[in-house]
Amino acid sequence: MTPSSADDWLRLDQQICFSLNAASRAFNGVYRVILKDLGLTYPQYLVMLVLWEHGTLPVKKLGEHLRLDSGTLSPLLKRLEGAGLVRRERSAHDERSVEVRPTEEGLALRERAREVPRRIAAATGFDPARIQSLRADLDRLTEALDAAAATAVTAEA
Amino acid sequence: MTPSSADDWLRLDQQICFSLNAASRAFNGVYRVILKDLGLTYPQYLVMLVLWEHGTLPVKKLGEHLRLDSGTLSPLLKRLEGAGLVRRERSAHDERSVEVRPTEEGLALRERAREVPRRIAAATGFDPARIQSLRADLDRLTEALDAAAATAVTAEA
DNA sequence: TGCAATTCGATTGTGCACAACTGAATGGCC
DNA sequence: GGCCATTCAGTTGTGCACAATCGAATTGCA
Repeated sequence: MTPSSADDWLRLDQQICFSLNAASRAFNGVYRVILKDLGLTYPQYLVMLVLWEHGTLPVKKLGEHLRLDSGTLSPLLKRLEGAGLVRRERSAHDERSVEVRPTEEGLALRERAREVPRRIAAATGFDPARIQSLRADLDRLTEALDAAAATAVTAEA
Repeated sequence: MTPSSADDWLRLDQQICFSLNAASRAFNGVYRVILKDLGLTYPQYLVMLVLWEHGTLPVKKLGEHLRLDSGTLSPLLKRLEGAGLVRRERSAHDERSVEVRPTEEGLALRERAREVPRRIAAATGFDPARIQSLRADLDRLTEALDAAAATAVTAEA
């Protein structure tokens, strides 16, 4: 392999990982603008989406839905509680677990959030089929990357 | 529009934005493992890629390549300087500007980084054509989202 | 030439991601 | 019943993203 072909690889690599990173941050920027009215950040919005769909959940389950651990969720949930959108209460059955319950105010916010998806979809300029196709590719990518990270950890010896 | 169809929209929306977010973080996790040997984080690696390709650059140009501002780059570059990989020096022509120059050690790191792209590509399990197709979609998405964010700011009055 | 607007970087503050660790609670097992 | 590994949430520490602001340097223009 010549030096120049290795350089090509470096550039190609940069493009795929960088494109994903840039798209993620661009999405974040659009959400930041749209969610400002609701007083939510993008990760907070994701938490509320899960709670709106599933109702009260322990932190653990919430983290499984969102692929986030308690180190990220604990302070985030405290901020949502401070904003009056959720309550956190120790489970009666298992004192280790904390149930996250949307308040009336949190549930009411759902009405104001209904127009968000349409505005986001409009911002992408992609038709639904294209979005679904892209989403499927991304999910396959995530699955492959997670598997690779897991095997890399075990195979690193 | 019935409540259930609005709920469907909420779920659809969650899937596309969430898939992108998850893929970005999954990529980050794989890079974290692979770059650990080099002592770099993923954003630091991106900075070094740009420096390897373009040589010495002012912070401003670096930020344009990476879509990052000085608030992110300043502390990051200080850490790279602390690691001995770059030097930061005021431009002679324009005292406002700071030139970021890779050190000998920083340039030498390129050799050890050559195998990174291959390992990343292998981790995705995607063939090059598929990666390029996905990258093109993501770039179009980023462009549309940036444009939408820009118009949203001006149209928000 | 002198002043105003702009450019550039650094800094500050908020929030998220994640690794590592702590400590309480639980449940299995002898 | 008592011990021990496991399961949880929380905390700490590091690093990144970004908005807002500052101060110094530069540029444009009257």
